[in-house]
Amino acid sequence: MKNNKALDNPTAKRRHGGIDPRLLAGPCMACNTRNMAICIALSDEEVAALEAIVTHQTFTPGQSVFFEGDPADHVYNITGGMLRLSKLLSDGRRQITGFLLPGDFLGFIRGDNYSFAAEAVTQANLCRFSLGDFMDLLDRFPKLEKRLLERASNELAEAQDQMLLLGRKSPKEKLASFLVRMAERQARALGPSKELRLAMGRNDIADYLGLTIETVSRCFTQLRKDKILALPESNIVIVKDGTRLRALHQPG
Amino acid sequence: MKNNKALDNPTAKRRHGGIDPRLLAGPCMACNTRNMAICIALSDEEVAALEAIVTHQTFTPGQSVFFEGDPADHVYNITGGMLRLSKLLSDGRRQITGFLLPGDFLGFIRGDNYSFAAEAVTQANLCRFSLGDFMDLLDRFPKLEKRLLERASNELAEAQDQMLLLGRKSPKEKLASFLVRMAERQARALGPSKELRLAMGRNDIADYLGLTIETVSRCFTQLRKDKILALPESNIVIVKDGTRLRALHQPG
DNA sequence: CGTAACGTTGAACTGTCTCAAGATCCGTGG
DNA sequence: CCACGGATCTTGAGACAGTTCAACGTTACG
Repeated sequence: MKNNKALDNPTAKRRHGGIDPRLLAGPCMACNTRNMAICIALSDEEVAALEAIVTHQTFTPGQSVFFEGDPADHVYNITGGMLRLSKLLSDGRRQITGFLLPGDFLGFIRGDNYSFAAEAVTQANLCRFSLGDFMDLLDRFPKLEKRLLERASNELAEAQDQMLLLGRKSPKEKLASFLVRMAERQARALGPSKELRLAMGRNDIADYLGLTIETVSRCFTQLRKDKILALPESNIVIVKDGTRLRALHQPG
Repeated sequence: MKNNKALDNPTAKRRHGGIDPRLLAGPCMACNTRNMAICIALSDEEVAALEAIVTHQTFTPGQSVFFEGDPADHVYNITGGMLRLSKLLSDGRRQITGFLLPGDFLGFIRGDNYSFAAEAVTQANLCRFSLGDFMDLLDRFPKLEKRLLERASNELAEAQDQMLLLGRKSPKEKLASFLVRMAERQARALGPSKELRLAMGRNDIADYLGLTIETVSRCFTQLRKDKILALPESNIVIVKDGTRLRALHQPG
């Protein structure tokens, strides 16, 4: 907060190169997710403005970023680890609506309160922005807003895929879809690999796919017996027959 | 199309009040959804710019606006009637991801093709914009982009609600949620009423809730026998016990 | 009227959940 | 080093909710 003073009213100055050199060396500049996150829309100078209002946070597995119903006063970028978003019914039934990975944005907000909870699945690193600061940024950098709209459109399409999955797919198809999509995301981040590491447990998978943990387990076993997968450990999936896995994912 | 010629390159002119008077009397100016649609972000002058690039279309019940996989080259505003958005699996299983009403926006797009189909449920009126024109408009009117981001955030929250419904609610709860939400939307548009008119058939409701048509029918009967609803006609629902209906809906 | 689309109801079936037990893995402490 | 407890995962048996299949009722319309 203190060392941001140089940027309190610096728009013109920044435009012409007068950036505090400390900021050009800041963590955002060298961020490993800069090319995936919403920041891809920003120039070095603009990232410096981002840097001026950001707070970096770390969460341990299971820790909550915020609860469903909390006042929605911050938005986040994930720079490391995995988060889960979830909604609860009063009797404890839970639906996980998504898993967030490095580069993902957290903070499409309706109204004054978060309508879902966010928790760390693994150790996780987040950049936090106060909503007010972030809104100001949006006004200053239209590119950022465009990028955000793109992101939101993407998430909407994914949400629709997930509705199709939840409403109309069999448990086996659900698990296959889940694995294919997680493999794609992992490939995008780390390059292609036959080995998929699942950071989340069976319980999270079940609550993401609208199943019980027993059914998830049985489907894993079935896919293993069908020789579509190998499971050297319960969290490590080796895709042995990608064709048949993808056939289950999109029947036809 | 023809009478838009006066606006082919009119930015400066429009900014300073030199608007073709024919446009100030155009259908967008007097549009009954102007205060609900994304247009709420726009001044009279800006609506005139909208008017310059819009095409008005009418669809009959069952008619397709576009198919899943079609090139995504247009966006739409709904000004009358009801649309359904849906996704198909190759064996015919269908998931309806939403119903659109007057004031709703259709066109959050990922990639070059629509990832879902859009069809008219009732007779429907749409304003159509070519994607290119609309993008230009976004650049010119940042307020419009903000409004769109708001909309997208809203839709994301609704999509998450629907995931909770599809993944974790019982058929009875699903139907109750559906009725409560439809009643709220109808109330927002037409004012509060105990009588809810469902424009869509049982099949559409089933495909929206991830159920079979028989189960939907049985749940209606059950809610009627529980004296929570009355059903003078199959498409007209009278909510007799809103408290118990909302208890089944369970917001959280 | 006759037919087709839509909705309701019934009976049987089946897949998924529930409940229960056993297996595996982990960190902790004896 | 092994023993222990807790958490996680797998497996099995039975129950039950929701689907499937089939029949019937209703409404709209040529």
